[in-house]
Amino acid sequence: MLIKKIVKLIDVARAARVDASTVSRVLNKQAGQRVGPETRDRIVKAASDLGYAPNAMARGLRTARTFTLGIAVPQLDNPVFTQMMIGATRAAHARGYELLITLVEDLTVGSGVYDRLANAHRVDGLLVSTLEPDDVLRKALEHASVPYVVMNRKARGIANCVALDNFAAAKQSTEYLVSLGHRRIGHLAGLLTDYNGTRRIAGYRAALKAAGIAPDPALVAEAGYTLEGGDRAARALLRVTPRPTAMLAATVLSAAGALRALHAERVRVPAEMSVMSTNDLQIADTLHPPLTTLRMPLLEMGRIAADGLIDLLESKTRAVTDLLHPNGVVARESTAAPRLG
Amino acid sequence: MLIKKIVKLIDVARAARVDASTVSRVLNKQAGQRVGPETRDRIVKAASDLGYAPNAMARGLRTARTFTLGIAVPQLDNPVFTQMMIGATRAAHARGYELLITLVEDLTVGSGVYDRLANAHRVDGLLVSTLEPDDVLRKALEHASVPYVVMNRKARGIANCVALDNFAAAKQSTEYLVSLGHRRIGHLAGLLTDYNGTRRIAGYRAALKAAGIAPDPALVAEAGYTLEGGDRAARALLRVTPRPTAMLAATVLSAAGALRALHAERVRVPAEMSVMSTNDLQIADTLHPPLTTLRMPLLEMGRIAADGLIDLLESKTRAVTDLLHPNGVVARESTAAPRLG
DNA sequence: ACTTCGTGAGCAATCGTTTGTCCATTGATC
DNA sequence: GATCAATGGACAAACGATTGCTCACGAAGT
Repeated sequence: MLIKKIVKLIDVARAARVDASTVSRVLNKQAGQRVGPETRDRIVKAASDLGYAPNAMARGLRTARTFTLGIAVPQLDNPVFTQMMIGATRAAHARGYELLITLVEDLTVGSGVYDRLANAHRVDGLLVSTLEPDDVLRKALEHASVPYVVMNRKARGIANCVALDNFAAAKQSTEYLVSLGHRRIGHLAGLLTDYNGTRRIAGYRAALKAAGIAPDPALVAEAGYTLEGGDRAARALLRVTPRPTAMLAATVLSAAGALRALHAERVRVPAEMSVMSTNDLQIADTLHPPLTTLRMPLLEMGRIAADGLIDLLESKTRAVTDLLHPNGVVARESTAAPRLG
Repeated sequence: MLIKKIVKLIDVARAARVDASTVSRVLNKQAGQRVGPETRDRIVKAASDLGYAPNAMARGLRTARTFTLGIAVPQLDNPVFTQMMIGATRAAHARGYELLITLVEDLTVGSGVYDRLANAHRVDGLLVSTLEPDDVLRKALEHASVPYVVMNRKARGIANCVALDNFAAAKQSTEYLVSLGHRRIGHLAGLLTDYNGTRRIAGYRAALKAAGIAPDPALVAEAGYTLEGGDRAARALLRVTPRPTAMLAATVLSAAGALRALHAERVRVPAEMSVMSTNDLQIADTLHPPLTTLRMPLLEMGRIAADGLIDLLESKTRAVTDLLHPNGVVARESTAAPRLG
């Protein structure tokens, strides 16, 4: 394996016959440049000829800035998180930052996970989207030595949060089902008590009320965000009488579980049961029938969180807080008008 | 946002009333320690009392080791890559390394992508799994200033590669279909010319020959690794006469595309057509019918690549090269014996 | 003609660790 | 009792870049 010789600032300085400090000033294009144009050209040329790349460690030590963001996610095999990561990665790279990834798989670890990056001066800031309850997260982050932005929820006691408007999401989804003619609409809720779950339930109820439909508590079943949870919750809803004619899932994976249960129970979709869910992920196209979804700005959330964090770091803003709106229903084949009578 | 005061080595040294160098030696548990036990205890206690964490930048500058690995992947919304990433992340964290992620989405950029991390002394090594052709990749990496390991293929001219044994994978899958009684087996190939694609085709042919079946070139259709590709290729195979009774896909996504095409063409699965694919990803359970797959050690590949790279960095080995074997067929409901007659 | 000012560029300190070298103390050896 | 070795720990020099300060020089003002 051929190892290339690393070019240092001093090498460039020698080649341009100037002091290293001058090279530094030129390459960093500082405000008060105070460097002659011909000297500048000589330096720029030397740097590019030699292929100079500044040593991030040395620079980081001196400036206490790493141009690296930490991103903590609980799962990598869940497209919801990877979409956010894609958005965050693109935004970070576009602004010259790198992304250090940390999997927070074990919630019992709690704190320490964030410190490892932050207190070691490895990252300038943290992007956090994990599964801990608000208070645990707050406690874990209160010892962080860097700014952070929490993604995918509004956490109490945490200033910088970028979340999806799941109230609007559930409301618009429910409205869509109502517009197709459905009156008994089941909800495969995520978690009954967390931020996103409660917002969704509220949105679902609001849409029902607006349509003059009395919400039936029996039609809300907790499914979590897994295939098995969706399967179980869908079976529970099938046993409710009168049986609902449509189901609204919190996420694609639980909707897939519901579809599996419906196939197993020989309930035809969409003839006998319409199914739709939040989050327009690729998997929606692979399901049978292809799943109607509400498109949510997941990439955008990652992008905004990363951009906001960088703004925070560069003192371009004091706080990052955003609630992102749904991008409309993507009608596929899993929804239809309910069968008459 | 409360910002915690950062504790430095010198703070620990003062608290323990010793020199910073002594603290450093104690905390790094060097071979020739030469530090008295009571001094050692005092230092260890002071460090933990103060919550000392070494500054990664300073350490990196001094030692020219960052304890960070770069990982380059082309997509984050493809479970094949995220599985590898999960394995790599776990292995790296277990050995005290961090992972810096880079999305290589634009292949035309070519080189420069790797240099950004390596030449800037940001990473000690690179884990690479991108979509460039071998020669482009080799060219891009030949200027890398750090060791690297290529994942998911054997690239010509690159010493350190960890790949899956796709010859064995296709062979075992085909054997499984043959064992169910199939004689006309279509292959939704990935790419006809790349490493994995050619290995698969060879394995498929080998299994057919071993079963005394003459390979029919018309039964091999290039599908790539996408939903649409699988859809198109499956439709092509349906037009072949005599029609195959089974299809073997290179990956789950193209198999999903095939299932979609088969539903659209009202071909019953598995009654009229068996479908199976390589890579046992969660999506297999969401398809209808649930997809029979061959389990491949994707996590393991990430783990082995990361562990191998770290071994390389720590001079525990001279080369990393591995070919990982399939972990058996996961029979679900998309395969069955062919219809008689 | 002499001071003053501005400009361009070099000098040197610094960021927090690590690590080679050196010094002091102690105990052991003859 | 003097020499010597071994031990424990401090000193100081790096690592490569950034940045406040100084300085030399020439032009401009009195």
